[in-house]
Amino acid sequence: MAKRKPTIHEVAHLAKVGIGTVSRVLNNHPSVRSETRERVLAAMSSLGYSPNPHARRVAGGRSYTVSLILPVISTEFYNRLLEGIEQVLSEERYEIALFPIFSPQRLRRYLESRSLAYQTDGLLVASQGLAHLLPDQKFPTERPVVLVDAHSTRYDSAYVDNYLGGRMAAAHLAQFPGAHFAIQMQEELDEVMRNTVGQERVAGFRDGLEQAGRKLPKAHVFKSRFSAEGGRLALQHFMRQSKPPYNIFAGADLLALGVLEEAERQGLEVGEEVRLLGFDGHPWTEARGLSTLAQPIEDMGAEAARLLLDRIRGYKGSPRARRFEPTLIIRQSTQPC
Amino acid sequence: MAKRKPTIHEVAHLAKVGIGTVSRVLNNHPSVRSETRERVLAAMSSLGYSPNPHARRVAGGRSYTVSLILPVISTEFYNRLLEGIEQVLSEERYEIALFPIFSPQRLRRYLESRSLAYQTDGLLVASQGLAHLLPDQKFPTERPVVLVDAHSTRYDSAYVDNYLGGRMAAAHLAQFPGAHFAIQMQEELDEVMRNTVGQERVAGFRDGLEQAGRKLPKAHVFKSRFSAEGGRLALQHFMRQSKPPYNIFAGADLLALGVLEEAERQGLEVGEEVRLLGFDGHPWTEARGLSTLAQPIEDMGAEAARLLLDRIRGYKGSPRARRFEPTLIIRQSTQPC
DNA sequence: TGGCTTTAAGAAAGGGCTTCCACGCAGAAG
DNA sequence: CTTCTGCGTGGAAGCCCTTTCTTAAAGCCA
Repeated sequence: MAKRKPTIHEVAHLAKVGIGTVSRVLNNHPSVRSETRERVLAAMSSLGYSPNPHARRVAGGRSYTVSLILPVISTEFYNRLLEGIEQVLSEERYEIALFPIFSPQRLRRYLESRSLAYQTDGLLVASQGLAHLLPDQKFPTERPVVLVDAHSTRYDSAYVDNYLGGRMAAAHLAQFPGAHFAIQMQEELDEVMRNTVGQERVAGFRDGLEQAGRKLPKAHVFKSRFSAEGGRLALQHFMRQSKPPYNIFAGADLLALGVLEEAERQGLEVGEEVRLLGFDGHPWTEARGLSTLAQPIEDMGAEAARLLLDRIRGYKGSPRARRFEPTLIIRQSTQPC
Repeated sequence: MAKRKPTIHEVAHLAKVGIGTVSRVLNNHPSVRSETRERVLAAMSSLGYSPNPHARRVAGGRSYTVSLILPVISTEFYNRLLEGIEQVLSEERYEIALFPIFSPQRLRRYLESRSLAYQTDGLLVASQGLAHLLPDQKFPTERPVVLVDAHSTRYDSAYVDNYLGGRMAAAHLAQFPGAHFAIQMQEELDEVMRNTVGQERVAGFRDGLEQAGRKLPKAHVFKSRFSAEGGRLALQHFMRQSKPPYNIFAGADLLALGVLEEAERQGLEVGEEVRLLGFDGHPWTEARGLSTLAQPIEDMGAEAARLLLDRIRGYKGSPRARRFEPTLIIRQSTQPC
């Protein structure tokens, strides 16, 4: 049998205070003497007490939970994003309820009904153009909504400037001799969602190259789903078209990984015959010597969480947009030592 | 301002009954006259009432929610699994809280703490060998646990016989002339999780072929991550080794899709030069004319949900295992018309 | 028709928390 | 020394339900 969890009354009794005081400690209410607070905290930890979230929700009207709607692709990206979001929210004792988008139908169900997604205090939406699927481009809720890794004029948002990233890639790769190539990621779900991240990065890359007097012919752009194997096929494709050296902007670290694998198979020297630039700045790129455009993913997530908390606490101003810029990290894949 | 949601009192008032009766209607309690029940239901829908789940949890001690822990790979599979689970649970007015495993660290956090995952009435775990990560191979909860798409002696489980699937693949493909090949899926996370699905399917295939007097040399097995592009690389690999016809067991529909794509690129005729068998039976395989071993994914999910509900309602018997078998679906990719 | 059981439904008592009101007591002001 | 402020605190009321207790009404049998 599960031993019953201790309640606020037992804590109050042990600490020799009233339940009101225990509640005030739980909610960081200022008017508790620090001596009393200590005693209450001690009682809590000695009993192994943790408040019943359901009861808090019923009593307080707040749920201390926010919903996060996110696609299930590109998992490392979302893992890091979640990390950033969670850090801010857990400091404030908020929980996260996840709503992964497995399919457009499932998404609709999340959004149409009075589903759990709306039983929370606010909504974080990590998906480009998701609002396009909704009537009036508005989420059917009165609760605050914040977009992360996406941009909109209606809601607060935190996003990375992908076009700029593409231009930065161009500025770096334009200096090298040889032709330029790009891999553009494109998932089927992306079309439904009007996700243009891949396009934006490549567009920035193309414009940047042109400004530097270089070219990116259409045939030098390989479209691929989001997988390492896609990167391998891309390099094969490029090798059929022209000779080394290749200057490749991979559009995502995972795609770049595939290029690295295939270059090794083909006996091409990375950094010389294949110059390769990823996008994301995932931790493992360091060990692989992969140059990359690092996205401040955690920062972006944290900022989105802060924007949402603001709103939950009553902030009413007009939508705020927080733009983040990637950082170029140069390693052996574009600069052999 | 959000208009306050109607409560049980308002429903009771409108239907001219007591709140107890409204509650009984909500909980399908038998002792309500059907005439009264109708009146209450009418009042509910005219007010747009829906019960506050948090209040139900506090009052009833139950949460009417189950946690589902699942990996974030192979999304179509999990989408269908979720479909099956949800169908059973929603009939019983249970909600699902999702806990996608983005990384082993995150998983640990789910499992160690008194996280939300354990604030629910039960745990559905859709992942092979996940228990291996836990001390004593036991989930740290007193609540019931059911494994789905996995097997264990400690907990109830519902799973598909992957080895048998491999043998069925062999029985079908062994009849054709030419060499045999297999694609074995293998994700990095799988190792941590000791996920052996890919291995089991290929092992069954190998044993089945041998029984039919055919062979599957080691070199004819291509290991790939789980992506369509992996299937394309696999076919390239096989083409380097031998001439048509190829009899390929793809291990998963998504891998088979890549084989189809590459066969088309290479001008190989599917059904003649490339005979191809997938695994999963996803709906889109029909349009592609792909032969496949259909898994009863939804059924398996539904059964797992039922096992869990049983336990939640107090069933105490020893662990029950529900084994499901795949079904062979023959289409043009192995039998051109 | 009387005395019994059965059934339906209202009332009330929780469930664990937040919040508000009121009270005691300290120090400041008169 | 009294009155006033204000902080710190205890406890009651309330959040929206479920569940138990109880009573009223209806059905049954002799």
